[in-house]
Amino acid sequence: MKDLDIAEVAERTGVPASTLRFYEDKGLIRSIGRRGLRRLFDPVILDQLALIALGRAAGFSLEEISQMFAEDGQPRIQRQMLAAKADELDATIRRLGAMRDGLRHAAACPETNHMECPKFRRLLRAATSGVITPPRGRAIGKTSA
Amino acid sequence: MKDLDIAEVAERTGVPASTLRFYEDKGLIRSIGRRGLRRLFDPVILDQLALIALGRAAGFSLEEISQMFAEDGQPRIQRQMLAAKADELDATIRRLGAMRDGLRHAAACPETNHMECPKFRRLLRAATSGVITPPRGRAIGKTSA
DNA sequence: CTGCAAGTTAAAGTGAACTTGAGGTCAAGC
DNA sequence: GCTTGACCTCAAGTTCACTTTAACTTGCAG
Repeated sequence: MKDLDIAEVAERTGVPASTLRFYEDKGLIRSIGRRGLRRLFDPVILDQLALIALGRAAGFSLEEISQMFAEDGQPRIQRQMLAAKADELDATIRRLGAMRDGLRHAAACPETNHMECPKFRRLLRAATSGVITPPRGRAIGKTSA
Repeated sequence: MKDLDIAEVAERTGVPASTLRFYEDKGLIRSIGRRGLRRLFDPVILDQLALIALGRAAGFSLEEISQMFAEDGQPRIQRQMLAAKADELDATIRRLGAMRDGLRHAAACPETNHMECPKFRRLLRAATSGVITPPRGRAIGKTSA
């Protein structure tokens, strides 16, 4: 496949050109050359950006993502860290599941004051166990196609 | 139960006093009075803060949380929106599950370049379907202790 | 009464992840 | 060969969720 112009990458991935430049600056991605001033990208960038989007959607910071998917061959520290990330995700998934159940129930429950509904309180307790300080920042989960 | 001083709320919930003031400013919580200058909180605040922490951990913004629960204290709004949030969470959970499987596999797979591993690519495809623009902000998932 | 730790406010600062803007370059089409 | 517009760089701005700081007030212990 032919090399891609930044606009083409942007169009195909939905990632704005400004973000692509920002990512390159941060070392998350690399352009493989220039035509004049203009960046050229290897088509592989499309997969890489999908991976980055996925990582972001999973709640990882750009810093973490760049450590997880460093293409400049960090050998083995990676596997251990990948497994740790997976465990972390597992915990997150469980809490999210509890939250979902709580919301689902709150949507269905006739009780006006959910705090007085024993089922809701039970779900809440289950969901909150282990939740102390959710890291600050913006929300995840709005992957609006 | 007796009304709570800000330090007591902070201690019992792990939420710093500065954050409690910030939340009150934003209208997420309310102090029920003052002793001199000092805020007094109803013990109900403990449950409310658990709910807020949960919402944050689930990836909702403070804005969203304040819409879901806590206009006048108790969680009660459109059941339809709660159900929608639950569906949203469900989608997030599925993607996170795929991500976790991908990481798990990457940690175990002997392939040096994961992009060339068919299994990884398959997991990636599954995980990325529907992922376009994760909302910006910091990472979730680090609910340490 | 005095001292002071623990509260108070308003405003500024932080960090992550981008976006926007000003001013510049250059390959291509006319 | 000149205009155009998509691209470039670099700096500054924005949003979210807080935290920090500076200056001030109070309840209570001694």
